Amino acid sequence: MSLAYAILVSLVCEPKSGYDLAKQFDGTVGFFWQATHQQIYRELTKLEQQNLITAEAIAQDGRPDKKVFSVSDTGLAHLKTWLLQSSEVATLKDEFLLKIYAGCLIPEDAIAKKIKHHRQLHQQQLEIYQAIDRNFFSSPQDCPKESRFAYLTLRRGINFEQGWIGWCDEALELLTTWQ
Amino acid sequence: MSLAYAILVSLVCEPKSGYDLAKQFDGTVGFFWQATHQQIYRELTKLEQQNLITAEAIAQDGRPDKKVFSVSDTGLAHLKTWLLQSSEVATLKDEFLLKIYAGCLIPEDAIAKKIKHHRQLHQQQLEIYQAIDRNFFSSPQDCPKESRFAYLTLRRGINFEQGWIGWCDEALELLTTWQ
DNA sequence: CATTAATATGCAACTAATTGAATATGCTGA
DNA sequence: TCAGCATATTCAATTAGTTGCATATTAATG
Repeated sequence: MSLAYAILVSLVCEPKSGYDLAKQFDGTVGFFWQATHQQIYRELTKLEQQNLITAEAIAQDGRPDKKVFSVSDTGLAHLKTWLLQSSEVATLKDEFLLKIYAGCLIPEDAIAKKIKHHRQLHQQQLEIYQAIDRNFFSSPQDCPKESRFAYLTLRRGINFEQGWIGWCDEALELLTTWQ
Repeated sequence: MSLAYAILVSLVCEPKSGYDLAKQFDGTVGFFWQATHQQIYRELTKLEQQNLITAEAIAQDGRPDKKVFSVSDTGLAHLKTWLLQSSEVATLKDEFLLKIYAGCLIPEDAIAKKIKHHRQLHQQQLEIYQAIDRNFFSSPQDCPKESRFAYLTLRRGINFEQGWIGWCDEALELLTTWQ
């Protein structure tokens, strides 16, 4: 259901092709939503049938043709209605935490190694977000109106990664005190 | 795929019925994994067919009979192999953040209201976790061996909710400075 | 005594997501 | 020039997840 809205949100910011959408879902928007290109193309077909988006074939030189999709008036109204509805707290499915929970079944140093590896992954992601923060949003006060909300989600990305890093440090320390 | 492992993890801690599993996926384990009872019963049938778990019918008085499942030796070996494999960072699908990203399409006070509501939900969840923390884990040093890893995931729960609350406060402040 | 709630399990239909291809164009570097 | 990569889209098959219903037992509530 929400994939449709995620696509509408991205298209309302800027009309784009399925291919471009797939790339975006792999980058910025990918922090809070992901989809494979197959999912995206299928959903685009559905959205076009419902007249929530319109397609325009664009001939490109040097590249295959592409179909650029834009949100229709009906689509925008539909999206705004959804935006005003309240949303639940997202559930998470985290294989890593599931493995930690079952930690007693494997050697303690294997767990510590797992946590250290995880810390590294989050550290890397944090650095990516911080680089965007530095490059695009030097001072939050001067943040241009059109990117304010993207900035808020970026801040959540940074907050999220810092939270993980903090937990990893706490967990590693607890493991040594327990030894 | 991982639902099977989530079930194995819960059953290896203590054999239980599908109904009990469903309740657990709604509580403790629910922080990092959820499943409906239909999903669970279907998966249990599959796991039994693969001989990873065994069933035993238990007659109860005052209640309908139940089928208690235990992890078999094959199942345990299977689980341990999986536990030692490295896991990716979990992806998240967060409708709330998607709506924040599209914040420019709705009035600013609607956004602030949304964030305040979200803060409240995370505050409530934090209090639930903190109550468990106080009741079951008075001093982390004395944490009994068998609940150490559950404690680590609880700490992540607390860390997660505190992260959200911090972000909500930051976001609300930014919204006022931008006004 | 009837109703509601909790326990306990299951089927069927549907929707969503994943996996693995296949197809076609054109650029770039070895 | 040929391989490999980036662009751009689509099909088919399978697996996972959701929704709605159905059933049965017993405890508690009014």
